[in-house]
Amino acid sequence: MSEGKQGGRPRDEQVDRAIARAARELLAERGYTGFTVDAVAARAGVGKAAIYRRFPTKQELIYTVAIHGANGEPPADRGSLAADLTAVCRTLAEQLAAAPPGVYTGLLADLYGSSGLATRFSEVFLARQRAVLEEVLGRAVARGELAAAPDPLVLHALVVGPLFVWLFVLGGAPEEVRKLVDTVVAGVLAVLR
Amino acid sequence: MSEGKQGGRPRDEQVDRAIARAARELLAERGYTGFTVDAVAARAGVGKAAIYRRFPTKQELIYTVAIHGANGEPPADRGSLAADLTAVCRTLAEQLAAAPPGVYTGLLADLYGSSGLATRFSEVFLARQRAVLEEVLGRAVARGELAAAPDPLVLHALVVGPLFVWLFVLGGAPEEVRKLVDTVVAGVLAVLR
Amino acid sequence: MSEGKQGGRPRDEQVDRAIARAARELLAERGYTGFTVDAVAARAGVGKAAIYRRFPTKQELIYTVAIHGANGEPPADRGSLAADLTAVCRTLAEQLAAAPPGVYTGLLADLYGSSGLATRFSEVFLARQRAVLEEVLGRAVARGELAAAPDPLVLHALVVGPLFVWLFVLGGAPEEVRKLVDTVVAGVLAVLR
Amino acid sequence: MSEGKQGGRPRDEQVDRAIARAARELLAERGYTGFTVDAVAARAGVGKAAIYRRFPTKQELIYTVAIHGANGEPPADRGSLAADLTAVCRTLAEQLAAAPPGVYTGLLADLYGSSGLATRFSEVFLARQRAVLEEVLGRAVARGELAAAPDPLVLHALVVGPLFVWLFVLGGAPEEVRKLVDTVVAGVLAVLR
DNA sequence: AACTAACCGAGACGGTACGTCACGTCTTTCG
DNA sequence: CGAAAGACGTGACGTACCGTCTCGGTTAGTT
Repeated sequence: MSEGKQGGRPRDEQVDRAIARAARELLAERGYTGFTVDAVAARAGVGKAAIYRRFPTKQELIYTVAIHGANGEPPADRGSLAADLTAVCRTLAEQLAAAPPGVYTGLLADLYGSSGLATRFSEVFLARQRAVLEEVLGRAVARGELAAAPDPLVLHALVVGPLFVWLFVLGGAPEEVRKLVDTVVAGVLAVLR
Repeated sequence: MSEGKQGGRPRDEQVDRAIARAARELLAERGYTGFTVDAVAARAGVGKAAIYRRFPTKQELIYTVAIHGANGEPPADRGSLAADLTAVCRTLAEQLAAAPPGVYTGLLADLYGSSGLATRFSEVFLARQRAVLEEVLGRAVARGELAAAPDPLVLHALVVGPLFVWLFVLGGAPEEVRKLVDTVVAGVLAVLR
Repeated sequence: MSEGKQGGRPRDEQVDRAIARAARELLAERGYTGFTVDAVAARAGVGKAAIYRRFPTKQELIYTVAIHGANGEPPADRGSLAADLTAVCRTLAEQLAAAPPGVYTGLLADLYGSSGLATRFSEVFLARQRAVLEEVLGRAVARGELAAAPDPLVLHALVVGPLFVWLFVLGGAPEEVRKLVDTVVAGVLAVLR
Repeated sequence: MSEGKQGGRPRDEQVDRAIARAARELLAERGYTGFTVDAVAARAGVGKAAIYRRFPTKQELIYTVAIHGANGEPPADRGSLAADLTAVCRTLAEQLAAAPPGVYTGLLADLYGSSGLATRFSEVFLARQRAVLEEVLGRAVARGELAAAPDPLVLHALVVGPLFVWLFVLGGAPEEVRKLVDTVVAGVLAVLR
């Protein structure tokens, strides 16, 4: 519909892939701080312009390649709110832990002031997480486990907050995240009652 | 003792204040990302060397002027774990909300790789928070409210995580933090039982 | 003959004209330095490829559209060397002054290293000027005004040099070129004697 | 007088020299077109900022280091206008020929549009040449060789024009510039009479 | 009263990344 | 095959900020 005329040479998907691949590698090797657009261009065998044609900013590039999945598929119904919530939390924790070090914190820091990426982050990444939580909550209401679904924003904070700070602020061991997840779920369930 | 010979002109405390003041203003005006040492020097009417004589890096400067208090005094005993915990959480939330926007997230991002500030942050700022938590937990054990104090790291994550993401990630309204605090405390108490 | 198979769609002459027109306009508006091929394509409503199909480089395009005439027709015999030389010089001066500002100097600068255009410039543009000079010199010899024709290269320098620097280096007023021409001719005649 | 406060670390003259030296070398090695500020910085062992602190633009740098002398000292009085003029022309020709290839033409091309450098070029480089010519003319008037000094701008064009185009446009042999100088001087003298 | 050491504002230093721009080529779709 | 559109690799541009260093000059405490 409102796509406008097409025309012109289409973007080369091989270039897309080369950029994404190089960016991911460099993010893993050098971390958020040491990440350079020039280095991405060099490793991808690509001009810088090809990168900036796709991503208005270095941060958008990182966001796109590193927070790739943000899958948002709600988990299969496991029959109880406790089980569903545990599954969601584990997926979330894995997603957070999967990114190269410093990516989430770096991105979060660069979000202030760059309204463009900030809204995309909120409206895509976070909104999708919240949607999953609402789905799980809806199932519980349908089952009769809950009288009414609570404020999803509060629930969101209760769920991702501990995971986030455990991994990125407090330096908690990634192996023990599962234990933390159990505790988080227990607390949340108690509050929802 | 191991102060070395003194000699020479002492530091001008007016310079200390001018730097702190200028830094705080600029942090508030431009946020963490737009904050530059040159701008601080210019606004404070001070040479850059005077700043770097006091702070080894830009991050240390920001940490010092913006996370000032980090006081760490445990609250007065309010007679119950619930009341103590609520008081601690409220103080914590106020402290987080008091800093100019982007300071905590920016600092957190710059912590990766700069071992110096990272350890100071962990060993002073976070350790102090944890000590406060352990104190109120100890009181609860003494009172007989709890059989044994739980893992303080987990508790720390459960308490500070939701507040952090509410304020800095999810964009929750600062006015509603008190409501969130109540929920957090309720959840934590349920888990500790 | 050596044209090769023709075949296929013939070049659209309307495109030729659109390119030439856009190029001339942009040269006049932005000068040699600010002149870009993309801008020509955009203004002409033409693809860049259509331009590069016609001109191997930006310089060739400029050369072709801006130094168009370079006609090289020797002037009608005016009966004396002085009159012939004056006519030649005036034509030359008009030609130099006709190009948008910066074209001659810009082209001259880009000639270093680009052997292709450099030889074409020498062998077409300059050689043609020199041929005209040799023609009027030949007439003078035939008339008995001169014993022998002098070195044409030296004469070329004596004639075109002052005009060039007057217009493009010294910033002399274009209206006063005629006065300069008279002086140049007088000097040249004196030397040839 | 109106020098303003000094303050601050003074420019390091060694850096001045390193930049000038590197720039001259690179100009000689790669010519005007291949000349890069980054390369100058790299070879001089200097940051780019140090260069841009001294020269607002690449062209100013080239102008300063390559048209260095522009000495402007009028030659010793040789007793006659012919001898003085010959000396001036030879000096001029040597100066033009001394610069690395493409410098004069490149600079000339870049002068259009950059009013800053353009006026400096006119008011320093060209004005100085013209002053020398006026000095020589003044001597001739004082000697009684000339009734009145002619328009210096015209004389300037007559003198420098042929040399310029001989060297940079027509591709005349530099060895034969002396012969050209003699012819130029003869023509000019004839005109001045 | 002189000396000395550390301070002060100012600002230059080497380094490094940024995002933009133009070149001339290549690759689409359409006529 | 020509044409419009526009992406491609290359490579320079000039700007910004970092943390350090160097000026000339000031301000204590120590001789």
